[in-house]
Amino acid sequence: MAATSSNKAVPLRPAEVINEHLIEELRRRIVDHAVAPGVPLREQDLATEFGVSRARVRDAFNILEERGLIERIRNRGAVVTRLDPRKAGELFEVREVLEAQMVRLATERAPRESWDDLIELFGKSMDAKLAKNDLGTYEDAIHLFRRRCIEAAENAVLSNLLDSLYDRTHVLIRRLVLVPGRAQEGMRQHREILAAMRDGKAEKAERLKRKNIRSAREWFDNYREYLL
Amino acid sequence: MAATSSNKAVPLRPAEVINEHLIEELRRRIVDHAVAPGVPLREQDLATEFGVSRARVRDAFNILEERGLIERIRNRGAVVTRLDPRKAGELFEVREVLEAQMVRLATERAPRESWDDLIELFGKSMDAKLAKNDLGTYEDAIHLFRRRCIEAAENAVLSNLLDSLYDRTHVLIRRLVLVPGRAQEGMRQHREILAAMRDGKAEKAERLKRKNIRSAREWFDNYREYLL
DNA sequence: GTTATCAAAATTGTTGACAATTTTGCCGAC
DNA sequence: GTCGGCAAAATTGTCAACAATTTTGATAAC
Repeated sequence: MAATSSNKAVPLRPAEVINEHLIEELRRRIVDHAVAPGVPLREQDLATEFGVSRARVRDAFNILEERGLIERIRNRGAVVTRLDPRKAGELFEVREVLEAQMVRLATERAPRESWDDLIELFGKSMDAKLAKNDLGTYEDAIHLFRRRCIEAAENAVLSNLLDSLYDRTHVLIRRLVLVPGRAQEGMRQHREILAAMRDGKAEKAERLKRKNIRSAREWFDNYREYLL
Repeated sequence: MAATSSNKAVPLRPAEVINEHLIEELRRRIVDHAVAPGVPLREQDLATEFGVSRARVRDAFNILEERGLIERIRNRGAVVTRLDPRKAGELFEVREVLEAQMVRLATERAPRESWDDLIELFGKSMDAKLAKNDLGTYEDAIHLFRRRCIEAAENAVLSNLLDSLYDRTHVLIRRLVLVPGRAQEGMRQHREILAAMRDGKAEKAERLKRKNIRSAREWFDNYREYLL
C-alpha cells in the first residue's frame, strides 16, 4: 500500500545491501555446491551477473577466502575449496568441542522448559517421517535445534565460528544423512541430548553432544568414499 | 656474499610480499596495542607510510575486519576493536574448549618424550625467575608451549582459530601476568598439564588445560577493572 | 555564551582503465 | 602424431581519479 514501486523514493543505503547480497549469494552457492570445488570463479562473469563492478566481486572473494570457503592462487583466480579427508577430519575435531560447548552454554543459560517444543519435534512423529525417508523434515529439525542452541548460548564469537564451520562442512553433513541408519542414530543422540538439556544437566549434555559429533565422524570415515 | 645489494636483481614476487608485510605489520600493531582501540585508522596515512596504494590498505582492512581485529562503520572508517567485558568473556569461553582440544590432540599425536624439554623449561629455574619478576622469560615459555602444542596437534583449522583468538586477547593475556600471583598459578597449572602430557594422559591434560583457562578467566573477572 | 546553519575540508566508497600474468590456440620441427 | 615455442586472448592485479558521505569550523541569530 505505502510504496508505489518507484525505485527512486527509498534509497536506503543500496550499496551496503548490494554488497551483503553478493557475499551471501556467493556463500550460498558455495556451501550448496551449486558451484563445484575446482571450478574457477570468474570475476568479470560474476560482476556482470550481479550488475556490480569487478572490485566488489574481488572484495567478496577476499572475505570468502578468509572464511576458508574458496582458495586463490595468484594470477590464477579463485576456486571453491575442495574438502580432502584430512581437512574434513580437522573440521570434525574442531566442531566436536565447539558444538559441545554450544550445548553446554545453551543448557546453562536457557530456562529448562524452553526445550520442550524441540523434544516434541524430535518425538515419535519423527520416527514415522524417517521410516518414510522424509529426510527434509529431519534436516529442518536438526537445523532448528542448532539455531536455538546458538541463540541460547549467547556467545557471538562462538556463534560466528559455528556458522563458519557449518558452512565448510554443510555438503558433507547433508550427504551423511543419506547413509542408511545414520539419521536414526543421529535422532536418538539428539533425543538424549535434549533430555539432558531439559534436566539442566549441562555437563552431560555437553558430553553427549561431543559423542554425537564423534559418531558422525566415524560414520563419515566409514563411508568417506561415497561422501567426498 | 652472493647478493650485492642491487634491488633489481631478484624480483621474487614483490607485490605478494608487500601485501603480506602490510597485513602482518598492521596485525602486530593492533594486537600489541601500538594503536589504541577507538583511534581511527586512516587509509591514506597508512598507504603513504607503507608506500602502497590506498586499495592495498583497504584490502588489508577487509581481512583484519573479518578476523575481528578492527571494526568499520560505513563512511567513517576503521578502528581497533575495543574489548568489553562481555566480548572478553565470550572469547574465554571459546578459548577454553579449543586450547583444551589442542592439548588433547598434541598429547595423542606427539611422542611422550617430546615434552621433556618443556618440562625442564618450566622447572625450578623458572621459580627463581618469577621470584625476580622476570615476566618476559615466563611469557616466552608460555608462548613456546603454545607453539609446540599447536604444531603437535597437526590440525590446521584448529591452529588458525587459536591464532585468531590469541590475537584478539593478546593484550589482555599480557596484562593478566602482571596481577600478583597469577604467573605463579599459571606456571603451576602448566606443570600439571605437561606432566599429564608426558604420561600420555590426553584426557587428563585436556581437562587440566580447560581448568587453566577457566582459572585465567576468573582472575580476569576479579581484576577486570585494572585490565580492560 | 549557546545553538543552528551551512560551506569547506577531510575521509571513505566505487569505478573504469591499464599493467602483469597466465592460458589458449596455432604452427612447424622432428 | 607429438612436442616445443610463440603470439593472441583471457584473466587477474594495481592504481589513480571521481563520487558520496561525514566531519570540521566559521558565522550569525538568539
